[in-house]
Amino acid sequence: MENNTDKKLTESLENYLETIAMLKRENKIARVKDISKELDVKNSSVNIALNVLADKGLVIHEKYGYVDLTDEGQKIADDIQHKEDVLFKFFTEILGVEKETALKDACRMEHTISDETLAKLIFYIGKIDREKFKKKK
Amino acid sequence: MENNTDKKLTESLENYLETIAMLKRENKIARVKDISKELDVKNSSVNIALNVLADKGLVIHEKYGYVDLTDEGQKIADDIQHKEDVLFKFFTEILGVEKETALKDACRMEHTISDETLAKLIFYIGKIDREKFKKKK
DNA sequence: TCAAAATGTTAGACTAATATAACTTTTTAA
DNA sequence: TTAAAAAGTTATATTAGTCTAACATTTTGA
Repeated sequence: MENNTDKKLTESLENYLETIAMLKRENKIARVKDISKELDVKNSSVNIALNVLADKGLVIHEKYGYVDLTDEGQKIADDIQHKEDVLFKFFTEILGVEKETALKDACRMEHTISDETLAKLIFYIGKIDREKFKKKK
Repeated sequence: MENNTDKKLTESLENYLETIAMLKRENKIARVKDISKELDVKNSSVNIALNVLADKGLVIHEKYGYVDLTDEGQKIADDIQHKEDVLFKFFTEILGVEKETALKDACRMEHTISDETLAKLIFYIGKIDREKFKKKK
């Protein structure tokens, strides 16, 4: 096993990684039932996804045990979370979108925004922040 | 037939509607092979999608004939195209993203952006445009 | 401490979106 | 004007992601 070298992930698989990272952050550990509760899917679906992710070398999952991320899986999860954070900040602080809507939108768009657009968005937010700071003084 | 009242569309089905609208705009008519060429799928895939869309009352497709949109299908296509245009304008004119990247990103995000965020984005672009216009004078 | 409850896993089925291959219909051009 | 080419359709298969139901393992508490 552990031989699928293709690291291209679907939106669904990215969501599993992101959720596992979040659970580890909040609870120290991630369990199948917590993942299924968080993503509103059944345990069986989680199991199948974990097998796929383990095969890609992104999670570690011993039978009946906790779920963990490999360094590579953690890196991908952090990357997606970062995209979500940037989008959320832009939507709420610059556009003035309601938090709930902003989060929903960020959670969808984090899977499709390109590195280039993300970088430009980060730069833009920084510029606006600096302008606001100047005005305050 | 024509009985599936569920109008919730997948990203794939939205892309078919959008492509049909574009072909009609550019060539007056839309044919199966033009759709398949544009979306880089096979004719058989187009046929299946057209059956689903026809069943939802969004396209008209007589066997071996041209493909057309119903008023409702056209409305949805216009709506998606509008989202794409807004996102593209924001990415290129405000963030300074390369056109090719901006188009790719807009074509993915047009399926997920909420009405609220879209409205706020349109308002924001308008505000920036007005500021630019003032400066020029 | 051990039976019940909770949790996790596996097998089998379904849906959506695609493909290939075989077939049908329409169009074209010699 | 008809045979070949192009376009369109249908049948069947595959992949990804989900589900339910049956089964296995682990945890809990009387």
